Amino acid sequence: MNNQTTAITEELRARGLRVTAARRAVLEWLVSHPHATVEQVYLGVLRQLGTISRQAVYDVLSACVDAELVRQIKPSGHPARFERRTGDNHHHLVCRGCGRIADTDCHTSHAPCLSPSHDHGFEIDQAEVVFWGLCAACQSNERSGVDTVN
Amino acid sequence: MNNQTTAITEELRARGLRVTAARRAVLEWLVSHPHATVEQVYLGVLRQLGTISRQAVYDVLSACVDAELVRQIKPSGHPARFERRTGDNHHHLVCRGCGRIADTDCHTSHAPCLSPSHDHGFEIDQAEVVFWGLCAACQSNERSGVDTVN
DNA sequence: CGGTTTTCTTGACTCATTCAAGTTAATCGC
DNA sequence: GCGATTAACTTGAATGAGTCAAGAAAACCG
Repeated sequence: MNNQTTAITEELRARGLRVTAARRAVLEWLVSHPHATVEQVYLGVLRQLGTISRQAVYDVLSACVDAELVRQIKPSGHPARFERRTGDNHHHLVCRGCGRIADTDCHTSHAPCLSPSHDHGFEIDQAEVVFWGLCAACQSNERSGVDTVN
Repeated sequence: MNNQTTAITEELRARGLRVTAARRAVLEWLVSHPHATVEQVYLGVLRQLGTISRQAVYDVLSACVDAELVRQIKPSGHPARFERRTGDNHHHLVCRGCGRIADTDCHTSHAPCLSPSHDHGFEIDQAEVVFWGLCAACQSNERSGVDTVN
């Protein structure tokens, strides 16, 4: 068991989650593949472990999101994407064409816009900033009329 | 034809869209029902017109979104919602429980956070801010263990 | 090691949304 | 106003991400 695997094991234990092969593989895989979809995680872990069900990936990711080990991003009209939670408060660029996601740092450390004046009785737990646009690949494909699959 | 209906007719013409009963009814209905789902629009317009298909509502809304007469909001895990485009740059509070949406104004007129430093080759056209939380109704229902349908 | 509880597997199901083919109705030129 | 053209609408089937449910497997605790 290498260092990273040990660290992941500890993280799981610290949140009271059982340590399973599926969980270790999913978390380890996410480190090298940020913003992955369920399908991508499934295929990646399948190749590594040899066997896992799609449902298990859903379960693992859902448990890890609840335990705040993983952050879930759900861009409109595209399947959800997942990334290891790093604690830094970065935002996301989402491509309207292929759903690809890129990280972007906040210009200002403290974002004044992120505390709404009127909360309408809402109990707010998260502010989310998403920048929409077209990634480089989709820009050129749009010109040539080709569709992109990410 | 009242003033509002006339205004809607002009707006449609101005964007090169044909003026149909369905489009007028959908747009008119949205004025009094912001953040409506497709289903809600469908039922509302059905009651008013007597006949319309769900698909027509999808088509009308999609055409109006393209023509920038309507703004579409797609909260994760909830059906899309629609509102007349007013030009003001307000943001949305979304309830995790029932998907209900409330408007909130930006604290600052100019949002420094909304121009990402590094664009990774993306051509950015929109910045979106969403506040996630629980609305008043879902807060009390969560305490009493009841589910809410909005 | 055995019991308990969580997690994983399999497969069916949901539901918003999209697709496709054919019909209807706005708009344009006459 | 009236037919031709083209955009919209109707109907019904299909898609696909995600969820649910029941039973099997495997972590963890003592």
